[in-house]
Amino acid sequence: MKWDKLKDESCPVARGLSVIGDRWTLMVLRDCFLGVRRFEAMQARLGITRHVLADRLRKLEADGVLRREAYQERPLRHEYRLTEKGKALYPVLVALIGWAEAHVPAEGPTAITLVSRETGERVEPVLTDARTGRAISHRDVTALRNA
Amino acid sequence: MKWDKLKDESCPVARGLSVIGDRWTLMVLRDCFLGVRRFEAMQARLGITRHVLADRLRKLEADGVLRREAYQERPLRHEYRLTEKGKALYPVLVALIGWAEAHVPAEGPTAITLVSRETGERVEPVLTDARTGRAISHRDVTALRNA
DNA sequence: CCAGTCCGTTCCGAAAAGGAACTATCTTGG
DNA sequence: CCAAGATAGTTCCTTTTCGGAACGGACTGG
Repeated sequence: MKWDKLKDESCPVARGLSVIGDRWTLMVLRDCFLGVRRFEAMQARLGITRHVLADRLRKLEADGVLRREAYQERPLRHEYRLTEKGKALYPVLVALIGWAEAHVPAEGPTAITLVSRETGERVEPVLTDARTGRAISHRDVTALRNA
Repeated sequence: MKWDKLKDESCPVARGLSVIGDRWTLMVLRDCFLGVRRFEAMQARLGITRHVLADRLRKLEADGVLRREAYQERPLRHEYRLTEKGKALYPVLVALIGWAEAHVPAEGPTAITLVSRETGERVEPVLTDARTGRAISHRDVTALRNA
């Protein structure tokens, strides 16, 4: 099976990955969440090939994760901003950060800390069940395949 | 920059993606969480090339996400199981499922529902702050770059 | 006019993915 | 004994994608 057929799968993991499962895509989105909006800036920060960056931005726009918006005319130039759909990816990124901090050690100190905008306090992300308020772990939650 | 240099970055997103940001890797892990442990089974379910599957399993084992365990001798055969580090990825997968369910519509009905093992009730995943118990969103949490 | 900025595109060699066949090691059934 | 089946890969070859660097177009400021 080819990678780009994933979007037609019924499994939500497959559908999700068809959008963000590409190499570099989540790195691009990380920069978007950090407020980077311009092509040049992303390219410089990520070290990604211009070619690939242009391709990823195009795909993310086509998928409705980013939107391209003119920030000047003459010459016409666009910047990239997260749509609501894109912003909704925040928990995925945060979960990934949480995992990496705990299980993929860095050489030096880690580069990012999550803090509350309001209080400035450090935030500790945990995935919980909205109904019971309890943490979700592999042990007490299971996935049912719908018939 | 090359993709495999990501693991040396100080950003946790980059480090995380150096492990699971590869094409197919999260699909393989999805199957692991669903209890699939054998090469043949994964290959059949995923439709992935045998070549690529072998490669991903090798890398995941090398990264300590999966562990290879003999389930019979004569002939010696192994199966793949999640390590603790691997199981810790559950929130990432769940966050992805949540996003895809909400924003990447399937054609037919969705194939997976998360339920509590205890009560059988449907689980609604939300990322919260362990300290305050409040939901984490892009709007009220921000990432600080550590100097 | 020239340098600088910004957002791409083009070109080419290298790496990775897709597809199918092949190997190896047993077990089971006839 | 032989053929067929199960399991876990490997090998070979073609197609796709990536990495690196140069090039192009549309301006601005000096």
